[in-house]
Amino acid sequence: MKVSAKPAEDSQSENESDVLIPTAFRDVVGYHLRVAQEVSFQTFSAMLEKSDLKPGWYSILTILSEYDELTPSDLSRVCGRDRSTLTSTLKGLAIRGLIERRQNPNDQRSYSVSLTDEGRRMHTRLHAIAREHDRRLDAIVGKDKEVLIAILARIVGALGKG
Amino acid sequence: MKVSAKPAEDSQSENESDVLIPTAFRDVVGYHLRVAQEVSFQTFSAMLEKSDLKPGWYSILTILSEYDELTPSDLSRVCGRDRSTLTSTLKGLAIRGLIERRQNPNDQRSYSVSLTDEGRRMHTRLHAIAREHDRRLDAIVGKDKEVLIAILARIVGALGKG
DNA sequence: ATCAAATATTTGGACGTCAAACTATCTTGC
DNA sequence: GCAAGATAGTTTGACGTCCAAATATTTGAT
Repeated sequence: MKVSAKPAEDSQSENESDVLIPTAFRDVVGYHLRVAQEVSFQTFSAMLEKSDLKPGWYSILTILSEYDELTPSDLSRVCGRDRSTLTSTLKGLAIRGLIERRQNPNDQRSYSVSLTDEGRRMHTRLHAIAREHDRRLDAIVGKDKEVLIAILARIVGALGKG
Repeated sequence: MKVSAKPAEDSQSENESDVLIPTAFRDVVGYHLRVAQEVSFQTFSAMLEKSDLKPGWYSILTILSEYDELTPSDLSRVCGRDRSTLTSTLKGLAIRGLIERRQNPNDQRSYSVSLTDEGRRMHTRLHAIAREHDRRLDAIVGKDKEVLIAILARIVGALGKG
């Protein structure tokens, strides 16, 4: 403990003393955005802890359950990640039999991925947990939800295409 | 291109066609949180691109400029990262002469880090860029800034100590 | 018909994150 | 005193992310 510049720690310093925010960050949107995102993601991860599910699978499986059949490149566009990022995740999903790769007959460079039945089951399980997490966030955010999402979308829209 | 379930792409599909959100994520706070945070961070990174500065340095240098002298463990508490995360960053900062390590005379295991003059200069440069980014975010968020920060802080508070 | 340009995917390197294992050192209890 | 447990810091391994470079394949142009 004993952070030099910090005032003497009063009783039960363990309780929430860790939430001290550097004053330079107190009014910085980017900082709060990051911290909130991290805690949200880590909470979700923790909820998946005991299962054999990985947080990174969820978005892929969900998108696949909506689109039915996508190439890795399209998948990367939809989920907003670099193509190279997906390679290892797709490999893992394929190994576990959750997705199927199918060669594109018109283009030997390309293939498409789609959920297997097992993949659909897995997605259902993940989705249940994700919804639980959503409900938790919704409860915290409360009536401000629409405002929050609108602001976040505005940030993405304004910065997104850099 | 050609995302199967997507309507035919009209002219200049590059422009912003990528902003299609999977319907399953449309009302999910965690999703928007993540996307917004990512785009914010990447914008900041891009602003640092041409300099010899790393985004990861900024928070460390800033905290150090406030606290003057901290052990790695304290630093990890203040910035909310695992201790092991800091090891390599501190090494890099030390190599570049931006921080100084000083042995704790009372405990051979421990040392403290503090900014060198060069580190202070570097922090000033980084801070200027960070403030530019902040202003950009503030402009986007507008009058909702306080609400936004309040909501984000609420999320951190509620989920944080999980 | 061939060769250059565009496209699809993978690979490799850099960074950031955590958790768990490990070393060294300090503190405590007996 | 000394062994046991706590604490400081590092290392390692798994994951996730990006970008740039390499590979394969197709398309287009001459």
